[in-house]
Amino acid sequence: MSSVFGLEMENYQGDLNDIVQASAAQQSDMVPWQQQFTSDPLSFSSSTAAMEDHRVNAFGDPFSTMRDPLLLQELNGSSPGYFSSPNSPTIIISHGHSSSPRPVPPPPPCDPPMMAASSVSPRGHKAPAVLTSDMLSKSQTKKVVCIPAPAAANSRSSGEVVPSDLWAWRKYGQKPIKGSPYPRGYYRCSSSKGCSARKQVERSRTDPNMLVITYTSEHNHPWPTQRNALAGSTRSQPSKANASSRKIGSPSNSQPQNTIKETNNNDTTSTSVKEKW
DNA sequence: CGCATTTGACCGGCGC
DNA sequence: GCGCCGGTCAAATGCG
Repeated sequence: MSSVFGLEMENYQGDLNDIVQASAAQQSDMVPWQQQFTSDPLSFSSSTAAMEDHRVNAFGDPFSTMRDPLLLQELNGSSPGYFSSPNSPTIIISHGHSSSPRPVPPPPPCDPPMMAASSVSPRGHKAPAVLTSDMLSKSQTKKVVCIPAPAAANSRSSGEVVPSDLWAWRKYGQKPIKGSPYPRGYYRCSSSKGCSARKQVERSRTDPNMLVITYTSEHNHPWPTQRNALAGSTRSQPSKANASSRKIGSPSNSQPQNTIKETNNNDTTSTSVKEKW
C-alpha cells in the first residue's frame, strides 16, 4: 500500500501541479499570496517534535500557524517541495460530476479501516491517502485533505481543531458520525453570500491527531483579501462551554506566512494528493 | 448591532 | 416498508 502511495504521490505531484496551477490561475487575479509565502523563508526543523512544538506553541493554536491544506495546495505553486515532503498533509482532490444530489463523503484518507490496522503510530503515520475512485467520481469537486491535528490546543468543546484559512467559514452544523468517536463539523463559506463552498471537518477515527477536511464545491468569488466581509470569520471556540477559551484559533486574518511554515514541515505526516475527476 | 457558534429537529437517501 | 445515517436548516445565545 505504501508503495502504491508513493507512486501515486509522485503521479499526483504532477497532477497537483496542474491543479495548483489551475487554482493559482483561477485566483491569480485575486491575491498574490504566493508572493507572500514565497518570500517567507522556510526554516523549520524537520523533526516532528520540533514541528509540533513549533505549531502548538506558536499561538496556542497549531493550526493558526498553518493555512488550510487546500490553501497550501494552492500555495504549493510557489513551494513545490511541499507535496514532495513525506510529512505534509494528505490532500486528495476529487473532481467529478456527481449524479447524486448529495455529496458523497470520501473515505477519510487518513483513517480508513485498513489504515487503522496498518498505521499503528498515532503520529508518525505516513498517512497514505486512500481514495476510492467510486467516491471520487461524483460530480462536485471534492477535495479531501488530511492534516495533522496537533494537540487540541485549539480544540473546541468537541475536541476538534479547525485550521484557519483565508476563507471565512461559518459552521452550520455538527453531527456525530457513526463509527467515529469524533463529530463532524459542517462549514460554509461566509466570505460571500452566494458562495456554495463547503467543508467538512472531522478527526480521523484511527488517528485523533489527524484531521480530515473535505471541501465541497468551489468558491465562486475571489479570495478575501482580508478575511472578509462577513466579518468575523470563523470563530474557533464555542461560546458556551468554553467561553473562556473561545477564539483561540482565530482567524488568520493576516498572517499568511504561516502557511509556508506548515508547508515545510516534513517528516511527520505524509502528504499525498489525489485528484479525481 | 451583526455575525458566528451551538444544538435539536427535519428531510432525503440508502440499506435491509 | 422501516429504520438508520448523513446533511442541512433554523432558533437561541454569546461575543466583538
